[in-house]
Amino acid sequence: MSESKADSTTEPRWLSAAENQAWRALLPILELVPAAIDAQLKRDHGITRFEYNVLAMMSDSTDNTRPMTDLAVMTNGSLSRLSHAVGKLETRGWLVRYASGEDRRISLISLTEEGRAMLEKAAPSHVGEVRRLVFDVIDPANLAALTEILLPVAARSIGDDDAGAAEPSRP
Amino acid sequence: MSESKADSTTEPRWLSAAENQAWRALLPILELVPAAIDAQLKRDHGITRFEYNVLAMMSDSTDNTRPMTDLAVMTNGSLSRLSHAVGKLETRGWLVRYASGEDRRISLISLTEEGRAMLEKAAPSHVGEVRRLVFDVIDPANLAALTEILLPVAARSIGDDDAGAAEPSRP
DNA sequence: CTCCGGTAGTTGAATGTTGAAGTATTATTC
DNA sequence: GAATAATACTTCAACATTCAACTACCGGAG
Repeated sequence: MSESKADSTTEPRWLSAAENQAWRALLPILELVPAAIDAQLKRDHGITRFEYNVLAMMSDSTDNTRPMTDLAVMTNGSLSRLSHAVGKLETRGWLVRYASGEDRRISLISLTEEGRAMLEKAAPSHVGEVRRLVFDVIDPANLAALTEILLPVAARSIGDDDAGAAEPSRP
Repeated sequence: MSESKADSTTEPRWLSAAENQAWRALLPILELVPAAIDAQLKRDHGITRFEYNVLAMMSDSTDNTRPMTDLAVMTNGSLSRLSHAVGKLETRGWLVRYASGEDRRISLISLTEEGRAMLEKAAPSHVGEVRRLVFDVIDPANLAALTEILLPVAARSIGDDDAGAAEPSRP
């Protein structure tokens, strides 16, 4: 990894003043909002934000049943991370895991009644924390604009993004 | 503007439709942008995003020297997290740690030449990743609006926010 | 001066996350 | 129809983070 000077073609391209200001606002949010949500969920309900999202995504599916890979996409987590989390949630009785009959590689996850009850118990305080951290300090008139601005960023991070396809694809 | 008169009965105060849309955009960003930045820094330079920010904050100080507590505030991290991180950065030779003469409880951190070199080596690709993830997909005309909307959220998470100080403690 | 509370930071155990390697099953190619 | 590749996870070891002690030091009260 040797680099000494800016390449004429791949120069560093520092952030503009406006970008810098935006980044200085976004950086603490990226650091602290997840941390605060995690702390609240762990303190009040003994689960992580990721585990909460797993339960929430499960309860969103109509039949309460999803393959691991679907869940991984829905929760924006790696399969490994999800596998660990599901293992823990299963021992707590909130999820069950069983092999699909059609394709035995597939682990189907199902939300139990206890899991749904847990989610419904945790949801109000979680929403309260999200509201306290985020929506209490955003003027409702700005919500649509914020969403418009953030959606492409979300799409880019997720990777289902046209410009992202400009990156060399793996053969 | 913000009032939480909601009685302690089952009054969850769900998110409005507009809030829900904003949250659905923000949630993957909170999950994936830090993860992507972490992955890039670790892959290309063997450091975490937090360690990068420690080095960056150190290089911002004019005399390259800061007490732990200052650094913790600047990096939005706990003292414990910072202590572990500084320990690692010190063994790599990028920081040094020494007791203050005036108050021996205080650990003063100083950025070494190697530390500065490391930061300067890592900075371009880090900025590149930030640009790729965030600023490449934001219309520059929207940057000021985004900053305006996000600044109060950042202030609330950091806690230097008057309404945040009125938080009731739950037994 | 001595005790005592508060401050600054460190340490250690427990837990969560990651990335690589491993297992089991299915699909494809020859 | 065997060999090979690809898929869908699971597991393991290394590492990061948290929370709760714990140490060291300072400032004041008596």
